[in-house]
Amino acid sequence: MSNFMPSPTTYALCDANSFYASCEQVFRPDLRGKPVVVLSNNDGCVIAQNKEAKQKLALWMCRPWFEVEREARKHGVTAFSSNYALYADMSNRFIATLRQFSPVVEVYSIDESFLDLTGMQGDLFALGTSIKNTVQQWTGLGIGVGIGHSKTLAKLANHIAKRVEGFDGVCDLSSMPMKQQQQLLENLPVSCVWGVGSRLERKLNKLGVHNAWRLKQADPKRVRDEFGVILERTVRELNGEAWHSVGEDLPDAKQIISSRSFAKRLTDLQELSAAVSFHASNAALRMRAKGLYTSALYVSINNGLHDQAAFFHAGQFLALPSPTNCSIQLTQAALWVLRRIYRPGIYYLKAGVMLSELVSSAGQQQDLFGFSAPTPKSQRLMATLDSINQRYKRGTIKLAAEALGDDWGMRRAFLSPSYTTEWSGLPKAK
DNA sequence: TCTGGGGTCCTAGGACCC
DNA sequence: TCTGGGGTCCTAGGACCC
Repeated sequence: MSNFMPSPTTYALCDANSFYASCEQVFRPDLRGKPVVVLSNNDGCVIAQNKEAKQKLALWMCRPWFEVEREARKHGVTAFSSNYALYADMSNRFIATLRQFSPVVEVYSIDESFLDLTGMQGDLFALGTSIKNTVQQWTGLGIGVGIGHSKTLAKLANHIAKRVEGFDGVCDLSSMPMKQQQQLLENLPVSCVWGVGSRLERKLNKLGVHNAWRLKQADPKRVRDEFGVILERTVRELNGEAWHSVGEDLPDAKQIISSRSFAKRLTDLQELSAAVSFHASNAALRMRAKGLYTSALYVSINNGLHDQAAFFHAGQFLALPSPTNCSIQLTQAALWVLRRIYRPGIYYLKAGVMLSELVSSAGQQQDLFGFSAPTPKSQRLMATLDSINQRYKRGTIKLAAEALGDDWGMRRAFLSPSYTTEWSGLPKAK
């Protein structure tokens, strides 16, 4: 509890409306005003819906696509497989636009960023409106802007901006009279507050706390005793104390996971090896992008939770003798673990690799078993591999182990072209 | 018969977020 | 047939140490 910042702060939260669906629509003007959904990896579940789709299919978020597809087609819904290359690129444009408005932008997720507006003079509501309009003009994305004295309040303001009648995508709680705030917050279920999920909502309801205003009025010390320090901080943040600051230099990641379900079941060790190799390389690539090294790796394989056969899960940690960022070493280590946990006769659905105990520099010691810290030579090799894959396309160069089976890849039946990241995907002029 | 008390590390599980 | 993937933080309890 040492990081409470006593000086008055003002933060804005900007997030894109139905981000994935909007990205798809930006390049398909013919779909404007029509229902669009985006599916998870493997075309498994609905993970994004635009406004029009929400009206027709209100409760379809996270439902398996195979269950709702017929109904969706009947309503003229267009479905897309996830196209993360496109979303990442649109996200970068969005963030670049936000940087015009504040020197401090904290990227919170692919479609959400906090801006530090502390000390800015003038009408913040007007500033919020300007941010919203500029993003619309420069990227084609619709966004909501919420402003408040803490991150929790900025989040809540954002919720109001997007969902409460009378707000057109911008809400500034920092300058709103308390009377009006009370009216607004009394009409928001307590689960609208950042940090209050379904479990906490149920517990709070039992104690008579049903709306956001009531939670704001709660005694922080009692909340701490009953619920712990996290909710106590939330209550304080609702009252304008900034316990979480907005900053660019986030602490390093603590773990990196790459895992995914297969398009079809695998039983064969060789095919599983291809998948595990991919995840080891993929996780290592993302780790190098953050400038980190790992000294522990975890490999897991499992069949499905919904299977007739009993749920099978196997996973094992391997402590590495010294921190590394080398794809080759990590892939070898991952395959070594895989061979130990693999059991024949199981219809595997998913595999994953987790890198944990991340550190910011390579180890020095050489160990006895031939596993050495990265050499300058291996560092150059990794840098070359990354730059080629970045320049051309991910997966242009990969380790041989990945190529031994290619049956495990994702189903992506409704993939849009990569409009912004590949020449072949550029929209054609009419 | 008496059965301390403080500290650390690790793990599992719970809750939340996008 | 088909049910996402990737993270964080906190707490409690056990093992172990002095």
